[in-house]
Amino acid sequence: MEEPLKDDLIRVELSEFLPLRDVVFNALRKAILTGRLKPGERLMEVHLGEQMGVSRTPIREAIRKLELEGLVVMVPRRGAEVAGMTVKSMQDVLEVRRSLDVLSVELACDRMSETELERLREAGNKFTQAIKTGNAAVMAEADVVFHDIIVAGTGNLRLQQLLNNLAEQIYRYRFVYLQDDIRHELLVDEHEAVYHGIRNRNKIAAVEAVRIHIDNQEQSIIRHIEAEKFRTEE
Amino acid sequence: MEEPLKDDLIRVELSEFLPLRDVVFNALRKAILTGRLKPGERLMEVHLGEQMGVSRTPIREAIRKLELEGLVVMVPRRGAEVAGMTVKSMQDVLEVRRSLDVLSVELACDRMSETELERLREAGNKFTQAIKTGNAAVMAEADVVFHDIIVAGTGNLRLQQLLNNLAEQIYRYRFVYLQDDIRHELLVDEHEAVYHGIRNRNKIAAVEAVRIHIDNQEQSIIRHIEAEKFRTEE
DNA sequence: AAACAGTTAATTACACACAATTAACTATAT
DNA sequence: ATATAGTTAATTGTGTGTAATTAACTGTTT
Repeated sequence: MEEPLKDDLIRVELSEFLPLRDVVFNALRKAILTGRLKPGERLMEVHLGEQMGVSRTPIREAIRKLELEGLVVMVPRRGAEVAGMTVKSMQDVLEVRRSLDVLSVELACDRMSETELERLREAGNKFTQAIKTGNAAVMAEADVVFHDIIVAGTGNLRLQQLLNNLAEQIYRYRFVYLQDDIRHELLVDEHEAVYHGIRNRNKIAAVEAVRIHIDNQEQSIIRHIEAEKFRTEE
Repeated sequence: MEEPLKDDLIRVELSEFLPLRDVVFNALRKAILTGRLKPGERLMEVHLGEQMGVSRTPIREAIRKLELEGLVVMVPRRGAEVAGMTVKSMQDVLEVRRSLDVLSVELACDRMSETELERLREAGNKFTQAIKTGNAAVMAEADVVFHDIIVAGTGNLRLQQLLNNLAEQIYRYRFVYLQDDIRHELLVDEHEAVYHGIRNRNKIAAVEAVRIHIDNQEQSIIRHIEAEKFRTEE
């Protein structure tokens, strides 16, 4: 008898050739970051297992990893639920991320090769084009590529790992702030400033540009969260 | 028939009232950080299960968390092994940690209350006394307390979580650098400088003191790793 | 009517079993 | 003698079963 896959809230990407636990891990993480699984929602093993067509074991192991990433919280003997999103926790994340982003552009100024700088320039151009499309998904993707090149340019694997994780936490809010039209033009300018700072290996300028970039993101996200709060408060 | 518990390399602390997976997680983490489990050593599920008297399930879940923490690496279809310790990876960790320690001291300057500052002063005094004992374990503990007070003073939970994790990575090297006798007097001075910087809410001075502190640690650890390399190279 | 106790349903925590894959060892052929 | 193929042992990956604990609901008593 065919399982009719009741709802495809959580789609299993079978294209990947990974252990099931990692497939589940990626699927659940994505569902949380994009908001398909909402804060406070319980993650029940049998239910998720039926939905994704796997047994409870890979589900449990995936939840262990989400637990350490801070995306779910464990209630003893009740299981996992999606961690909440508050202004405070977002500010905490951004406070750390700002510091590590500053570190990464400093290191990038010192260490990026000419070919890496060239790739960064191209990524900057692509981001400018992406902004013109007005499509939030395209913009988000181009933004990620731009920042990934910088972080990779530091040559510090641990920094890459941590910043990827922190950036992901922010993605939970990003789908929101990228719709802030008035920010689009500014975003292009900010990226330009970061690029030129690194290009000229001018740490002071590059750091300042990154600081402004993150600060603006923070303000934009806070504005949207507050607005969201008004909408959902009864 | 009684299992005679072949070797107690990994002792299960049954005092704690935690899920078995967390007991296992803590036990394995401690074993890795203190060097009882050596880099490259394989973590085999049945073997560990027999040793600790639990089934494979809690072992597996603990390994998932160690995996995300970076203490073990997964080899597909071969299982987990203890992650290596190289000068490069240690420098990567310290590069990040330096940046976050600077951040935490800056935030502490702004946010620590008078009572917290008082507790920091006491912790500083205790550290000075600990140094006089010459006992590495006592010193390490006092050092942790001192730094924990500063990090707690930032009020940033995410920062606390990350710095705890990074500090733990360094503990793998710490058992080594704390035996560096000539550093002991300097350590006291360095802590004093950090304390006074925060006490006077003087960010510039506090940050400079922390930078020096971390840089010295890094040099000390590198010296010892290089020395270790000579010893074990045949 | 409200509160408390008892019972039931649901869910995790843990253990165990089986299948699949890898690695090592042996035997045979060139 | 060496290389290759076949076989076996060992270990992970995944699925399932069982006990224990929690939460909710119902019935009874004050």
